[in-house]
Amino acid sequence: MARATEPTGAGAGVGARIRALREARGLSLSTLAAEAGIGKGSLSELETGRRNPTLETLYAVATPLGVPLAALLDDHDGAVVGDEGVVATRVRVVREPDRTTEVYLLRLAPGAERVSPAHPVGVEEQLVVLVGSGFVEHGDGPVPLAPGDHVRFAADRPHAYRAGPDALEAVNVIVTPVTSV
Amino acid sequence: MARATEPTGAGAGVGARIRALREARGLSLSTLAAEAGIGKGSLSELETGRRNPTLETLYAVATPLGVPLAALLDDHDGAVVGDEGVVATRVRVVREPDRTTEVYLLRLAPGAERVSPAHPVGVEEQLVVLVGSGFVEHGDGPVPLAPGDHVRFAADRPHAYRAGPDALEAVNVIVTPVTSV
DNA sequence: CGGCGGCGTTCCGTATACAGAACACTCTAG
DNA sequence: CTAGAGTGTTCTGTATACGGAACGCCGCCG
Repeated sequence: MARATEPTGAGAGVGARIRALREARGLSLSTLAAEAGIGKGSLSELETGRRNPTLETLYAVATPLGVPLAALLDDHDGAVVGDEGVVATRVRVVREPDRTTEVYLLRLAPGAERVSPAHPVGVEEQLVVLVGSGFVEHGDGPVPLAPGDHVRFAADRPHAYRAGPDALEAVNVIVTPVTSV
Repeated sequence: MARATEPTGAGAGVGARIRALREARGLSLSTLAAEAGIGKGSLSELETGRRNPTLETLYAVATPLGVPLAALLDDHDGAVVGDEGVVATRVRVVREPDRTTEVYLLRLAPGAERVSPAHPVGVEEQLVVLVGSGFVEHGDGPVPLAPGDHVRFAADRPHAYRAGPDALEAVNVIVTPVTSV
């Protein structure tokens, strides 16, 4: 367990995010602490990453900031996937009787590749490229990707995303019929 | 502050979610605790809502479950924007020298409408519909929207999204050249 | 029947997150 | 220059989250 006096890995990121949000709103540490109903000392140490906050504390802080708690975590690991240099954050899942829709934020380091085995029949993927360049492969040879591009394809075959010389970032929407898990 | 022996409001939901995920994977409490590297007593009390877990503990549990921490949090509001029945959560912002790319998760209540004034010239929007139906208007008359649909248009004219009889949920990607804000 | 290995819960002592007080520092006013 | 009100930090005692050790309960096997 990390010592209280040195920044906790996870806590550090959260703390920085809170401080950024607070300052963006022009709030002082004392006022935010008061609005959140927590001690200002607690908030100070929380922001500087010297605390490992409680769920209750996190909610207390997120509320007056007007953001969902998830925004503070901004996970980015969520650790859904982690081949070398690949981070996929699941941003949203919608379960309906006849299908499940998932939204991922996909980030590939320069040259990194994310290979997916074939999904069940009927699964469809869409990709909107945010930053960088690369290729997507889904059977008919590699398709080049540039910022702003949109690709849609059936994912019931093996497919892969590959980043170019720059990091590639994209939104990935996956629609799975029926339902699993 | 809540007593340790009675379920915490927030903690209760998280605990239930963890238990559900664990059982869905057929894991025993002891094994999950071991994989997470936490005491099984801690996990037990966490799942039954009798603990107010620490960020570190939450991460420890989320990781072997293979879900992002945000998935444990039921949160899902975010409310960055809110005309009547409209919620837009900004999920990601990428600032580059020559453009800014923003990703929103858009949710419109049944019949609700989100009207945007014209953005600066060169701004482009894309929409991927996750759930529900509706219309997008961007000059050339209303375009119908169905789950899985993708629309791209120049946003330098006034435009609007309107939900049909069901709630409409979509990913909205906005690319703004130069840089603003 | 007793023993054994699994389960989840409750109990314990220790480490630590908490609220609040005391503190150092920077401004502005008088 | 001093007083005051603001900032964010560090300190202190108490409540509690933590890991780990009982504990009770079940199903299996000898």
